[in-house]
Amino acid sequence: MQRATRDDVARLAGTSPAVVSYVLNNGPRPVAPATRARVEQAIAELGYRPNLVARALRSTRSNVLGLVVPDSSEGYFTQLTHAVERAAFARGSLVLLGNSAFSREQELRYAESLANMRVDGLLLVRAEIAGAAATHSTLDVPVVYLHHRAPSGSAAPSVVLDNKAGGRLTTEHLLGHGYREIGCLTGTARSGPVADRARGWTEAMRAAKRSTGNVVRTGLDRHAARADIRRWLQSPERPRAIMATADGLALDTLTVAAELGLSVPKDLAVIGFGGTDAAAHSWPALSTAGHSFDDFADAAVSTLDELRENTQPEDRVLDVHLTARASCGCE
Amino acid sequence: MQRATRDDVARLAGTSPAVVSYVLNNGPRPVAPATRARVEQAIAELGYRPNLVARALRSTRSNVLGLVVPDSSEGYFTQLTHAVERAAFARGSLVLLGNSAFSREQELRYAESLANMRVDGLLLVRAEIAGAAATHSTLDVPVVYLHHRAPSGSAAPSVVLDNKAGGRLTTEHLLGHGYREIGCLTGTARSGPVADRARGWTEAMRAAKRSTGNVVRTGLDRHAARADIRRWLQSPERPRAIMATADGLALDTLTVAAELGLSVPKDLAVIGFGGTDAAAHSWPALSTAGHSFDDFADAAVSTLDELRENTQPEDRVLDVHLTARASCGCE
DNA sequence: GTGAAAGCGCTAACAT
DNA sequence: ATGTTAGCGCTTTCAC
Repeated sequence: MQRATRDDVARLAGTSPAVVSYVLNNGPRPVAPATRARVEQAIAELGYRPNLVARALRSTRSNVLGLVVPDSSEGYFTQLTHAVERAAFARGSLVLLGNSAFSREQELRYAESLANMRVDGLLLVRAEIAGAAATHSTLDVPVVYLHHRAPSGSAAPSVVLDNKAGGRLTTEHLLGHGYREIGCLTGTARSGPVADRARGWTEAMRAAKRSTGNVVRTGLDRHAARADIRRWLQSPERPRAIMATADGLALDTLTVAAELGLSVPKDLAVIGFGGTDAAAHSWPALSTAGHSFDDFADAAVSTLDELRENTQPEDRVLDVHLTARASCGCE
Repeated sequence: MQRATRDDVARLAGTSPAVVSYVLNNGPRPVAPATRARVEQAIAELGYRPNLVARALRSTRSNVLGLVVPDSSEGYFTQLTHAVERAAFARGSLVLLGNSAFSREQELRYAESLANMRVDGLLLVRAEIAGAAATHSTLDVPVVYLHHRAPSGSAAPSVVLDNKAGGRLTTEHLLGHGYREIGCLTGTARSGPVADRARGWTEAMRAAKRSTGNVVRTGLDRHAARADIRRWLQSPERPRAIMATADGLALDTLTVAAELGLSVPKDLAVIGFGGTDAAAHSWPALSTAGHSFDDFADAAVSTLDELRENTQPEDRVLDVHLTARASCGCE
């Protein structure tokens, strides 16, 4: 049996298709109560459900948002994805998900597919990799950058954390514990959120007249990252405390420390960045700086809304809070 | 400036709109090389990109799949979601994601929205909760159940792990290490994948003439789960080894053990289930049973394809492999 | 308050 | 090999 269409409903209700629309959308024209009742009756009887594809074609709203992240299975992106999906659904939209796999090319491929799908907007979490930052200006779709600022040359708004201030915050917290040798564990990208956090560390260390020489940079491969951390922790350069620019790095540090028989925070204090759930569930529990993911996602979706309404939205910079747990020496 | 449509392309190429379609879709009619070149030239010149919404309305294929999981930020579902998205994209489809938040009602709400969006198919990971299992038969969309078998009364195919065999496998592995008192840490649901794994434990224990009395059941709240585990590990009933029916539970056990100063595997051996990445990165590394997520996702997407082609597909039961690491006493 | 009709951008059957 | 045309199911303007 075929799915009922709006015409079927109209026929059964003894009215015109237009009226069915008016009832469904509560407008733009009024409908007499009696007619409305008949239409609703017919809808129920037929189990009618509007075809959203047709609606999207006719109107110019699909109630679908596109979200592209580098890797939706990485802790931080996982939670961001989850929060965005929830925030979108709460406002009546569904989310089309894309994984760019940290590749600009793949990022663009997804952005194009999503744009062709006529999503209402694109939420883009750029990969932190080197290489030309393709602006997606030709896409003809509202774009909001998340987590990472918009590439230079793009007029698109962004919603990002106050990463540098956060980097200062976590570093100052370690300083406050009285640690003097504080190392920085960070990524290899020269710019982007992670680099900004490292910059915060540098600033805080400078302000405290401490050396800014003890930095370890590591890439995306988790296995290699652990090897780098292991080498560091076994070397004479092993710091008393580590400010990691992402929770994943901090968690790996915890694991390597356990493996080497180093006690955290007694032998080594560790603080992360991102505010992920995983930080709350490690042993010892990881102190971390971050911003509520739900808030972040709300800001993202509402910035997209503003953009659609042509009020050129401001870039949003979310302040970063510290959640102090055992790993830094608190508790 | 407005987006170019197919008619614009046709006009510029000096041909009819149909030919543009033929070029775009490589059929169903042949196009002369010269004409094709002109069309392609026009497409490039205008930066034309087909409107997939219109295409979806006209044909009856949207190239969009719906995926509903209980919580896309939980380790296992995170990886399944990631794998499904990749598998779908590899076959030219995008994925609309939904989080049912372990609620039947929400599950249904998503399934309906997705069906109204005319997705090509629905991949449903049912929540393991009590309550009437709403069949989605009225949805008029191909449905494949993942992870959890189809609810009774539904004719939809499913792709699931061989959970009971897997439960036997992990338990037998612990038995093979020589542990005699092996406890089972599992969820509260009476049926479903997790319950089946526990059943495998029971079978293996019976076969080995061991007591099947040492079982702890815990719910979805992670904090409460930890409290339950803590109580267990501090009680006289503390087993020598624990077979956990999900990696999350096993990981929590590792954390509680560390917290209590219990050494794994010396004081307590632990084995998980799910084959998640997190298991590879804990300390000690967690032994776990599972099946490749990529494989799982491929099976899911191809089962959906078969369903669309009306060849009523078989239920697929994926065999479960053991990845032995340090937590059970291997290495 | 309701109906008729145009058209969103596309596919594909039917013409030529 | 290419052009013409009828819809897919809907929203909304315009007439009544």
